Amino acid sequence: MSHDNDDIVARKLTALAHPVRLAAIRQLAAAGPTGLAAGRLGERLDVAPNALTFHLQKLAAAGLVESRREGQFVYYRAVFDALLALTDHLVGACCSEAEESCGPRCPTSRDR
Amino acid sequence: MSHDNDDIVARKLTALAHPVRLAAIRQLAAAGPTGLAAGRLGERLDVAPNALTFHLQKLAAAGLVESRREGQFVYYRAVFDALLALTDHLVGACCSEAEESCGPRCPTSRDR
DNA sequence: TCTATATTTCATGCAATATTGAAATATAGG
DNA sequence: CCTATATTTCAATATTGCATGAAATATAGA
Repeated sequence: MSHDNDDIVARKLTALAHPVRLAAIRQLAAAGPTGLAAGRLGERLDVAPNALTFHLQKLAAAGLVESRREGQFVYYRAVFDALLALTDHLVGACCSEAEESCGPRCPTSRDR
Repeated sequence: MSHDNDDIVARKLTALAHPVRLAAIRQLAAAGPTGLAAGRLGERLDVAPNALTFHLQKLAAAGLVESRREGQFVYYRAVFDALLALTDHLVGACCSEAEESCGPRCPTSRDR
């Protein structure tokens, strides 16, 4: 809600706003809490290893993914809370100043 | 779900991924279906008119806002369906390949 | 028509981000 | 210790996106 929060959210959106990173996040989201090894992810996305690292670092810097090493492999997983908070923020203030609702799926139309 | 869809969504995220535009969308979302005149929005965001046009055009090109002229004024309004579709897409495939759920708020944890 | 207000367009310089290829580091296993 | 695999780092370049100021267009009203 605060003003700085927009900057934080904008940073997360910036991190997501790239075809490779978006596809990566969705693969990781689908993979669940265990996550996916970087190499496996790179195969699925058809992205070179160094490019993948580049993009994953952006996602990590934004707090959208985390990684752990397991032997030879580095597993990445989505940070679900961060993703959900993001979607909350996007539509959170929906219609708060309006007299009409913005539609049946409006998140604030439920509680009034 | 398709692969191209990621590009479309990435474009929408790119449009949102800027503090001014994010604040703008939230103001418009709060304003509801009627929307807000460009000048009024510019005042609230403390953004110069030409800069505001620049950002609103990005949002419009992504299908996240629409505009209509009313006399001297041009009203912008959020396209709520596009916003909701966006958030759906982000977490839509959550955990689909996983055995464990990603958490209590996981969108797919409800129906299984 | 003249003026004021609202909004958009255009042009330029600057900063941030992406892509690519080569090289470096880390771990596993023989 | 040597090799293979996995991942990251680094450097050069190209691209894209943003901010700023000046000018143009559109509408309303005197």
